[in-house]
Amino acid sequence: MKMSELFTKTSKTVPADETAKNAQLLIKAGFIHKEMAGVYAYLPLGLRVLENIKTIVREEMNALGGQELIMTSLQRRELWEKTDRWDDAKVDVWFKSKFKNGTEVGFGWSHEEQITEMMKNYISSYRDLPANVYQFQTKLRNELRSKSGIMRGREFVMKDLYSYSRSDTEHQKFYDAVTQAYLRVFERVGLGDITYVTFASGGAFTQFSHEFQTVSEAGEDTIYLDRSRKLAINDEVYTDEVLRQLGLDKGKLEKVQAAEVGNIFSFGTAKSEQLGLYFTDEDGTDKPVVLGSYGIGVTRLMGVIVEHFADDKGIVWPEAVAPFKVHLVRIGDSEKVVKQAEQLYSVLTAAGISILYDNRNMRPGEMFADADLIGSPHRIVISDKTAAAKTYEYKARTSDKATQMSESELMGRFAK
RNA sequence: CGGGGUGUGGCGCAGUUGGCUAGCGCGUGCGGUUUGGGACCGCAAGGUCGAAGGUUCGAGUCCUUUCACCCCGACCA
Repeated sequence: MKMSELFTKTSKTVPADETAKNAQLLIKAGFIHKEMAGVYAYLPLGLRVLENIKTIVREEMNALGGQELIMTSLQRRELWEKTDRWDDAKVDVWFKSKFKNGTEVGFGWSHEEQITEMMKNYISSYRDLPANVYQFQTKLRNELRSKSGIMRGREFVMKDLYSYSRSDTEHQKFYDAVTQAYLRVFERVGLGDITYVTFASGGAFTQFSHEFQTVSEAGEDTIYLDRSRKLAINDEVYTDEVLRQLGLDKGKLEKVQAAEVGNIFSFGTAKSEQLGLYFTDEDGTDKPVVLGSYGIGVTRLMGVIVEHFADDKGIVWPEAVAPFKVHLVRIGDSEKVVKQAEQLYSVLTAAGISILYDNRNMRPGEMFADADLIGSPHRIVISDKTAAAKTYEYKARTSDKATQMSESELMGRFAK
């Protein structure tokens, strides 16, 4: 994409009321637009990052046998009453409204009930199981207070996966597979080293659920981590009894702030029984389906990535999620320079390497500052110097040093 | 929801004890000089001061109500 065609602009200042680093940088660089407290729009650059993250998550979910669908945002009241979660006293994040005829509806803050109810139409025999479905949905939650930029909004994108299994054994196998898939997701987006499987409250259904916590000062959770075992335990279940149970040595645990980027739950059969989701097993008896639910906060993940990698010059995107792989800066507009830049632009584009081409002919300092702020991993500069020498100036976003290289050397940087 | 704070051109801010045509920087447009880390000069456009009501000869400044936003806390199956 050519920067002259990008409608967003970078800014030197940030809105004074935005204190979260992730939102400040993303707004400054033109990735997001704040609509209201905790509600952000994703602009072209931001959307590209979001889609990159979604692609990674989607690949991993599909590899698990997940089937993608998309549920509705408007939800029926009666469904939530069946599981006693319609009452504001029980669930305090509801947004609710009414049809013209007075029928009360809720805006989806979660979709377990809805999906499970729907699956009753398709699950009746053991032959229909297992079934695993997932979606990317915009969740709406009436948080008392939103904060931390896009890490805790009232409207956010979540990937939620639901598993329907015949037995605890079958469920557990899938649950473990999801755990591995999640770890791959976090590895692929660049947070593998600092993301820990964390024991957390299992709610009403099991003793523990598992969270995926990324170490981050901007996170809201306190966890105790055992680096050697790559495990952690959430403050909410941190007791001597639990430590003993998990075989964790209190002395080796490190207390840190972390952001919950994923959470997986086993529901057993309780919810199926509430909602009436049964299947007929091989022996002819009816049994409740075993349920699991698995979430990844996609937009939050984007915020955590920004928080973690950013430096004093701006955002630093890991290659896998960067809006563009290459940021091409063209200094000057002599015929030779323009020609060299345009040519590289088409070569890279043809090679399927996403590139943001700064063809605005502004002062170099300004273009460099924008390149740093936007944070693409690779920067290439073309100027009279390079045009004369038939070389390219290359610099990684994470490095201070630029080097001159030939076209073949340069292309080697982007070899698949 | 409790406590604290803030609303003035697109963004960041200033605006004395109420007083003249509401300023400044950034950004934007035009002209010119510039061109390897956010250049400079000149000209110009752009706000009725969150909203409603009130006090006053006179309100961005005072009063009432209200809306929004931010921070801390509580909350977050």
